[in-house]
Amino acid sequence: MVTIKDIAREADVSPSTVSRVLSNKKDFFNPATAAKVRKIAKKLGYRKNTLAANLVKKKNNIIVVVISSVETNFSDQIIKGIQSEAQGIGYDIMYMYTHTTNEEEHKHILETLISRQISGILFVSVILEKENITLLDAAKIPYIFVSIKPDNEHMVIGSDDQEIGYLATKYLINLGHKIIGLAGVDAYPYAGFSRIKGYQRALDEFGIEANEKYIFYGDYSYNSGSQAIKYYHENFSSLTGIVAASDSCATGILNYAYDHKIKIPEEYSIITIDGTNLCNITRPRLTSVTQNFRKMGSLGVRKLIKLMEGKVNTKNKSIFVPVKIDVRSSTARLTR
Amino acid sequence: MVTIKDIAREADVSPSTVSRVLSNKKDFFNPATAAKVRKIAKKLGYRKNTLAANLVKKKNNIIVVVISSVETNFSDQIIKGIQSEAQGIGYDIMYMYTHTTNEEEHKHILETLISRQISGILFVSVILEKENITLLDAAKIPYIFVSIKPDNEHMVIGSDDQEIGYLATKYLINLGHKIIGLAGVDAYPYAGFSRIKGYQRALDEFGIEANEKYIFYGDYSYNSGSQAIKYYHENFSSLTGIVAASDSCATGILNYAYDHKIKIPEEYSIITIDGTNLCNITRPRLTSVTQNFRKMGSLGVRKLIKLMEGKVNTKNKSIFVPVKIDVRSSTARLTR
DNA sequence: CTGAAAGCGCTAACAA
DNA sequence: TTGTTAGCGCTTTCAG
Repeated sequence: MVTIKDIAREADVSPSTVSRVLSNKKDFFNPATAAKVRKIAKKLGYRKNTLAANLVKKKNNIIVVVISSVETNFSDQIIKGIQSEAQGIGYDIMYMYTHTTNEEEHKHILETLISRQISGILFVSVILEKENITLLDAAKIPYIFVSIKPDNEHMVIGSDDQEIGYLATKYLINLGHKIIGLAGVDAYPYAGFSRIKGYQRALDEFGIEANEKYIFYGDYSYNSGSQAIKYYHENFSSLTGIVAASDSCATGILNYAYDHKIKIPEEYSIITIDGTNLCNITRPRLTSVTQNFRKMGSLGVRKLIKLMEGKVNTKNKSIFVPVKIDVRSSTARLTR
Repeated sequence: MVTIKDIAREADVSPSTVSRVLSNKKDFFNPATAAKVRKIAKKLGYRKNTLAANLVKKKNNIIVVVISSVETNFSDQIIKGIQSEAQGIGYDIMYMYTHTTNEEEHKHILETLISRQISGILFVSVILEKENITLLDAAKIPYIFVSIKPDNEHMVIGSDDQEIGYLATKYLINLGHKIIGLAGVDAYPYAGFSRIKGYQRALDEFGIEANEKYIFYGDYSYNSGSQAIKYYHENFSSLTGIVAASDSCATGILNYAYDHKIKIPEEYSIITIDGTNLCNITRPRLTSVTQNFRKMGSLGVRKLIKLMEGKVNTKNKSIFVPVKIDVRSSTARLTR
């Protein structure tokens, strides 16, 4: 393995000079020497040992994105956002997969990141446990949460979930729907809970009485969706609108409907939350409250870098990326 | 930052002893000292600086998976396979995203991996250019291709594409179809080309004349699918079977059919290649030649580790993971 | 602009 | 079982 010393010997300069040239410390070397050094480096097939450099600099120019399993069909968009921001920022971006919640696994990951002097961490759809947060804070590695947050102390770059629930519900109300289900959300803080609040706020605003029985709890999954519409269909003939907790959930609804010859949007108007590509692939296409996942990713990287440079403090308030409604074909004005 | 020296001082032993204890070199320390050292390490909140350790060991216990953009809806399964194999192998697994082909970007990634002394690399759906292979070989980092390979010299852990084309086509033939389209494949080596060969071999075997006009070239995408069925529908009334190049492609076919009131499987039998979850989500559900992506991932890790341990040579033949046919509802016996 | 010297934090012979 | 010594490959004062 070729080292800086080998080059120094061959170029008849000191290792320090080689180091300066190779790490491009401008104004600290003479162009002629530089040229010579670079030529020899190339000739010898020199590869810098970044490990050694990092050891002395006490930092590793890597940002690690810790991301929860690929289940969620929006993580690809967040990744795209991150990647789009990755050019020329002076850091390499690497990813590690984990489960959304799994204290031991998270701990292991954090320990390897800490011991490798990672520069910064982006948690995407990962809920970090209290102990692990303590661990991370002690190590003084800057980090940011994207999409979901572990508690109310930390900021997150995500969507305003209450707003999402509110907008979705209001959209259906404005189409004339009065009995509206909310399908597949969970009751835990923070996403599910907030969406429920938004849903209730919208009903309230239009003088419609919210009724707990129209909320079908679940886990945002395809199956939650199928089960929800089954529940609605078998129990409430007057229910005509459904807010689906996620695109997968909405797809479950759509397919149950298809399989049971229930017409969408004639019998039920469905509005989904997320607005991933799935919405264009289903038939009918799904009307959605669309989150800007790409933006979350790019913003996450930008904020993290600011944090690493000490230009911003963690205690900052959460950043909400605007959502929008994309009208497609799964919703219709109520005619009955 | 607490170092091994601090612990040594406090424990009144030498740094080497601390090192031995902390890196668990059994039989090289006495349990009593070990206990003392560990206690102090804990008390001081010691975190090992892996960078320093790696510098002297000249290796970084990280396997990096270089994976092409998240577009492909099967990469999540490969990742799951990789992750399932990741426990207790003594390496951490990190991922980097890149485009399938992009020489400059690949070069940059390789350089950072080499300079960081990464232990091994898994390329998933990435085509490495000749120059970059040279670069990598010079650095002597073991690597393996999963899903696709860059040339014929290198092994790949993937599916037998010719077999896939053959099985898919034969399945339709056995249902009575005679005029069969192949939709959305590309003509490049190696996947597309091999699938075409398999397709032709099946036709041949049953005495059906292969005709180039029934192959609709594309890029495995949703759009390729829509365009393909449009092409078939407008030009060949006798064509009744379609082999779709991918699940996305098949979904494009299905949706075009739906939008144009073409009945599947009554008017066309569709068999798709991949067999991802998408096949269960579409209506009708897609019959598929299913690849075992999960297995590719786990096998990839296993093989790579063997390679890193010098137990196997790269020049090994490709490993084909068996495929199977999953019959769902997009295919039917030809009755006309 | 360049060199000498020191050291980042750890491990690995070698001796004891 | 433990300590001593040297050094991984690089960067960085400090002098010159």
